[in-house]
Amino acid sequence: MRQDARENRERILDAAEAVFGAHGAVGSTEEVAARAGVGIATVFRHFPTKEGLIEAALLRHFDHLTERAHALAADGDPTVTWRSLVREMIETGATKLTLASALAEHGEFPAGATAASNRLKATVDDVLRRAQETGSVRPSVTVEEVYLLIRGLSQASATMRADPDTLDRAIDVVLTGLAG
Amino acid sequence: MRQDARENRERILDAAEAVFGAHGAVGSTEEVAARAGVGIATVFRHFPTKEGLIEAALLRHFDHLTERAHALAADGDPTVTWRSLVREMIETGATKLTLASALAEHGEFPAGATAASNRLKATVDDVLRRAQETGSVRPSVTVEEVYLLIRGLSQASATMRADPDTLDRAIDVVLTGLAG
Amino acid sequence: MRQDARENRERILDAAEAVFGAHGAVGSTEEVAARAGVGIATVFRHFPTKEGLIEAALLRHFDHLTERAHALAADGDPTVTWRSLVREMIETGATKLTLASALAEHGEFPAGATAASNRLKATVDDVLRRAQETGSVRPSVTVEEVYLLIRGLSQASATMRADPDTLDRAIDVVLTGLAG
Amino acid sequence: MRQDARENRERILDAAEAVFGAHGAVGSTEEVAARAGVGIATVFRHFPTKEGLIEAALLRHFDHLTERAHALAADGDPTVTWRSLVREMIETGATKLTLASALAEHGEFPAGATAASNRLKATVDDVLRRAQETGSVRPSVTVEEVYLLIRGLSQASATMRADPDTLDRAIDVVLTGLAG
DNA sequence: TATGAATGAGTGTTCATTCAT
DNA sequence: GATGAATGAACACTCATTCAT
Repeated sequence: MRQDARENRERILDAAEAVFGAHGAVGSTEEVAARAGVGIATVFRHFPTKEGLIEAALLRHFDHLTERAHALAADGDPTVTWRSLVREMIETGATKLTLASALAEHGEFPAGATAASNRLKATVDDVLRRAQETGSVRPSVTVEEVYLLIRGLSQASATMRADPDTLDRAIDVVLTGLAG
Repeated sequence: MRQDARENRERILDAAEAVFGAHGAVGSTEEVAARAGVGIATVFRHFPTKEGLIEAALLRHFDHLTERAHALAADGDPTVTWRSLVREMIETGATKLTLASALAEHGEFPAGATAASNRLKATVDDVLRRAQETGSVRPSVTVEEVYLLIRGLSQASATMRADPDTLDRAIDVVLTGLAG
Repeated sequence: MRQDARENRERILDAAEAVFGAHGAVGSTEEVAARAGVGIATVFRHFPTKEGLIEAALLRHFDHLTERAHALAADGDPTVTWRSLVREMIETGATKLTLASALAEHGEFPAGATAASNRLKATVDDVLRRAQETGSVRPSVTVEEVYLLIRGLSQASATMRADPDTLDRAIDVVLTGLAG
Repeated sequence: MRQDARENRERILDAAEAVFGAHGAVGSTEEVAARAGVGIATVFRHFPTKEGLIEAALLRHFDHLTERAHALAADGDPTVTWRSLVREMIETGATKLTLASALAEHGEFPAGATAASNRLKATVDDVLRRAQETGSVRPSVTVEEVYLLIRGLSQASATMRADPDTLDRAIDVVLTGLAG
């Protein structure tokens, strides 16, 4: 039954990402349970707290992004890597970044998620530096404003349900602005 | 008594902007009532629904912004006007844009707010066009991505509590990107 | 509507005394609401916490007992007063003393109830002393063991559903033992 | 394997006595399982119901007391036996009597425990009678009020955390009162 | 007309009990 | 035979909304 439990855990995390990503922390744990196809008590056995559940979903998402960043970085041309990473963070991060703010509001940011978040930021910083060395990003740019821009577009495109073309054009504006 | 009622209405809207702007739709109607210094039933007499209350606050905010845009436009140099308007929308819109997403989640965007939003968008479009005529903004840019960028930075800077310097640099990136 | 609220408050306290007195702290707040004939939210408007509700019920009960003790004391013969008070505390305190232990388990005893409890103990001490001066109670007796005995009989007669005769005989044993 | 099962059974009963004796019926079955060092399903295999578990623990406790009473009775002087038995029942029964009330609340007292309880009561009655024949207890006293007094002091001293001196004085009051 | 009180539906969380390994 | 996982019913508590004054 270890196997089943693990599968359930993943299904619950998937559901949590969907539910909380869409409605923010307002989403109900029962909806998560329903979407995962398990009873509500099962959710609480795996994650004794709603906050813990959100945190776990976040952490997993950050780790996925970090892996993805490494994979992209191994790929060659720093400029291409940079553009792909920014694009990908904006596109896939859309719903999930809501989670981070949901947690942040709830007091202090929990340790586990903070660590994962830092790992991600370090990786992004790395890719950014290499792009700066190639000259495809202005030297004065720091990760901080990149994060602000990424997060902003990510969240805004989610809540405004921007059509893909508009989002593409906005991303281009950002990349152009960063370049020069 | 009309006078009193009107004053109450304004006080309630102020309170709603503060409460919902800060905590999103999670803020409670009773907190609004308390902050406005009226009983809760008074709030519901003026705005029979929480959603209606948020909508009204939003609408008023959009109208304020529209007025402000006109004032700026009357001011002379289109480039300066443009930069001022973008900056101002990002800075003052921060907290209040939460309201819009609060509404958006609740189903369709209500008619009243949509109208006010469109009036604002038309004005922004106007200022944008004049900036494009002066050459300080790329001709291919449309209001849509400008909106996405404004809203994104606005919301992100609020939820990430970005320090002013970072926000400034991010705004510069956007303006540079829009310029070409 | 002040009037109605006050009536509800009393009805809720009556219900709480009955419910928690019978089942201990395990009794549910919803049962209290049902027995009081109000919605559950009304109970929580009056007493924002289950613990607060229990505390309030206790406090009221202690105050009633204190008043009653004063009334008895005003009545003349110290021996009669003493016997009546002990009997009455055992008989009426039966269910409610469960409340005190319910609260005590839940951490620290809340201030309000403690104060009321002390007022009561002081009054009992007073009546006891006068009985000792008349010689109807051994001089070496202190309030402490009297309390232990009262509480014990009170609680035991409730949980064992002792028949009145048995309780009477037990009370007589205690009074005889105290006398000498 | 019978041997293992029996050992488990005893360990579970020990745990149940500790858990329910301390916190009343509020103690959770999982806590019992944890303290016994077995899985929760094992507890339910042995005792299909929480009520059944409490009952079994109670029954074993009563049987222990009965044995003890017989041992004391064999000891000689009826007066000494009497005082020792009362004292012992009050002192050791303290926490475990909570179990009885836990059961009593749940409806009717179950047959098994009732039988064991009656066996005990018969033994106590026996010791009492011999003490009455020696004249150290008033003839009019019955087991019923003795039980009420024992149980009362037992429970009260547990919940009030009476210090030993106070309890001793209270026991003396009872014994004096019984003597007449 | 403005108010505070009342309400019921919903939320997070726990626990006795059952199922699959 | 023993285990850990799953479950649903229950509970304390909140909040948008309605009612009586």
